[in-house]
Amino acid sequence: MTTRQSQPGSRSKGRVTLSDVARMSGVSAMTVSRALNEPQRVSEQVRERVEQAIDALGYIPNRAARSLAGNRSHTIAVVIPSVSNAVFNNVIRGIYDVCAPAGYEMLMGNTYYSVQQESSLISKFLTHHPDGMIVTGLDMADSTRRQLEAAAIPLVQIMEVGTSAPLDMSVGISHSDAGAAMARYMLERGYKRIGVLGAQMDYRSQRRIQGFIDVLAEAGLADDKRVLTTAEPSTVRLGGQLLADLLLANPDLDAVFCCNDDLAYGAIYECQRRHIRVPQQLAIAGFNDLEGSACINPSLTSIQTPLYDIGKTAAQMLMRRLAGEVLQQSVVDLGFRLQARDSA
Amino acid sequence: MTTRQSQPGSRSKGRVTLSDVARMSGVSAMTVSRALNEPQRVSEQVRERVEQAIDALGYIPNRAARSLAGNRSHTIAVVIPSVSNAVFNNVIRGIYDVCAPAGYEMLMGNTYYSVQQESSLISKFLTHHPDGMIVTGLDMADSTRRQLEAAAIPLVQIMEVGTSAPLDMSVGISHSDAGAAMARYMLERGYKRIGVLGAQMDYRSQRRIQGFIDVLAEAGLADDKRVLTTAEPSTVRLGGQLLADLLLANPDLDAVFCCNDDLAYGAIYECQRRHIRVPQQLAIAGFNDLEGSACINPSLTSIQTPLYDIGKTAAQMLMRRLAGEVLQQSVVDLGFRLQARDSA
DNA sequence: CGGCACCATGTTAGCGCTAAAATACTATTT
DNA sequence: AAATAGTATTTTAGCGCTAACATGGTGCCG
Repeated sequence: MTTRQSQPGSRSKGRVTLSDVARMSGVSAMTVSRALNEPQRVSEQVRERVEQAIDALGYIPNRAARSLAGNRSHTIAVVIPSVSNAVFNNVIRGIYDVCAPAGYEMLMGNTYYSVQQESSLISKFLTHHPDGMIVTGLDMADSTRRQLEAAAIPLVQIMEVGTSAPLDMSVGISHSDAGAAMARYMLERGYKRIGVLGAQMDYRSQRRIQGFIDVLAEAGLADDKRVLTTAEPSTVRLGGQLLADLLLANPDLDAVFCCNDDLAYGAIYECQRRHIRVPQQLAIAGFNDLEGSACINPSLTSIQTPLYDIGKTAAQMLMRRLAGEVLQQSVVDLGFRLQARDSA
Repeated sequence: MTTRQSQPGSRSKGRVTLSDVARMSGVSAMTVSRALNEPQRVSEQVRERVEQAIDALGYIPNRAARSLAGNRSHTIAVVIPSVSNAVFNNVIRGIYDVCAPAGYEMLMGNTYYSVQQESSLISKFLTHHPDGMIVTGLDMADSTRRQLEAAAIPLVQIMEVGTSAPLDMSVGISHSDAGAAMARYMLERGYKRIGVLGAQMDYRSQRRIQGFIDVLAEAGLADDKRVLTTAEPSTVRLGGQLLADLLLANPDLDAVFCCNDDLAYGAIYECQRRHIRVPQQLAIAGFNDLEGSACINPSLTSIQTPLYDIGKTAAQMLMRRLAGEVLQQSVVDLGFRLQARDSA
């Protein structure tokens, strides 16, 4: 049980540095640096000797030193509500697929749907001096807004567009339009007594539901008693519970819009337990179209959002800006698709 | 559309630094540094003046400079297969809840269940010179093993224990014991023709299945034809498909063990579509006991693993080692619990 | 064959911070 | 009042790397 450490928090010594590699390969430190970062700018033979020395010494570059000297961190900070939300996995993959090949690292953090957590996370991230940043949503604390403005780095706000102007750039969809589309679909199908379930009521869920309700209101079918929301995190269990509560107050419902698919799964399970036939007795729809939504019985009608493309586009915009380009379109709406299935 | 950048990749100037704060508050840079990192070591009045100056100037510390000067990154690297796997969310929360209060940042990355990806990810992470590292699983490439040994930082290998000695420390459960426990449970319940479904066959899934099969073999009930595995990623859809394939070759099955809950969901859905009653005609069990497993119909029998505690314990061991402590117990088995429900 | 362009490489200086040593200042003791 | 111990603060020196400039060598033109 050795201590496996060489004096943390003291002046190092003993660690292999660029100069060690330089000495071993008989060139200057600067040349080794170039061999690593711009290999095309050094001769073939030097590159080989440097590579051999790196292997022989087990050299590991020090990013802190690189960032400090280069005044550039090669890092993109990504702020999302929660990695445990399957929705963001695809977004993250999209970002990753652009950032990694471009030599950028991703610094990722969760706000857990809290504005305070978002603020402190962004403050923390700014100490890394990221070269760019991707943040979920258009709403944020004023102090955070000011910090981001002061940081003066390219910023993309993702997931939604349209509610207000972004601080810098934005990519997403209109959640109120998506909610409205689902409402119109349900009206077309002839549903009259339509309920709404919401949890984890972040701004985007609120807008989905608002868009949905506005359309119902136009048709004269809105009813506050049929809307049940909670700030609790969305879970499958909660979906069942909320549906039970909603049916207690409104036994005559013929359709329910759930503001995300997890709630919808719970609602479907609850119907199964109560022997309520979906969609014949009660139609159910979700939002996000997760992987399992096509498999559940009955398969779930949902709104498919271009998650991967949101991430990819956001990262691409960042990369272009980091390359010095000036973008004419700073707001990109990628649209959505209503995926009609058996449940509604 | 301003460029929002002050010459990236050139010598900075213009950014607010410690010395700016020092000048404004009339003390030396070192005192400001202490006011930030060891506030109890500076006088009350100095601390206040420094805080005012920081606010006034909008000073943001530079972590790269801190890491370089302090020879310590205040960062823990965490290597997991996939954030999109719900299993790891709880582990991550456990790690976070220990690291954040202790002032450590988490650097998180996915291997996507590939040894090569793991190798390159760990190499990349080592350039950050993390103060400690948490890696999933006991198996890794030899080159990676050597790199980690050379890095000489505290390391915890999580999720499984028992198959081999850890490089440094480990926390987890025995997956073969858990598989065996499930097999014994099924035998007790009188099932005779038991099938096995596996996907995303990482080492831990393999061990679960091996443990399961070994017990069946002891009872003389093992049959290779009843085991169906694939390297494809686990999805709900895949669970249904695999069950369909398995039933085609073995129409007489009376129980199926799925190596994770997602597959089990898909299997249950498939049974619903085929009007196979679970568990009367076919019993189904999963592994991990995800949130939805208690809600699905019928509720899913599964193995509950102490995910949060694995993360928490791993991080605590790391913190203690970083504080210079020598741990006598470097391998911790946190055990599991068979959660019996309606599906088996 | 001198002059110029172009490339590969080297030199110098410094990024923003903190460890360690040095110094000033304040009790407390003798 | 001098010696001692302790605390608060400053000074010095670099952490490992790269931007910017300097240099030396090569080929190519008129």
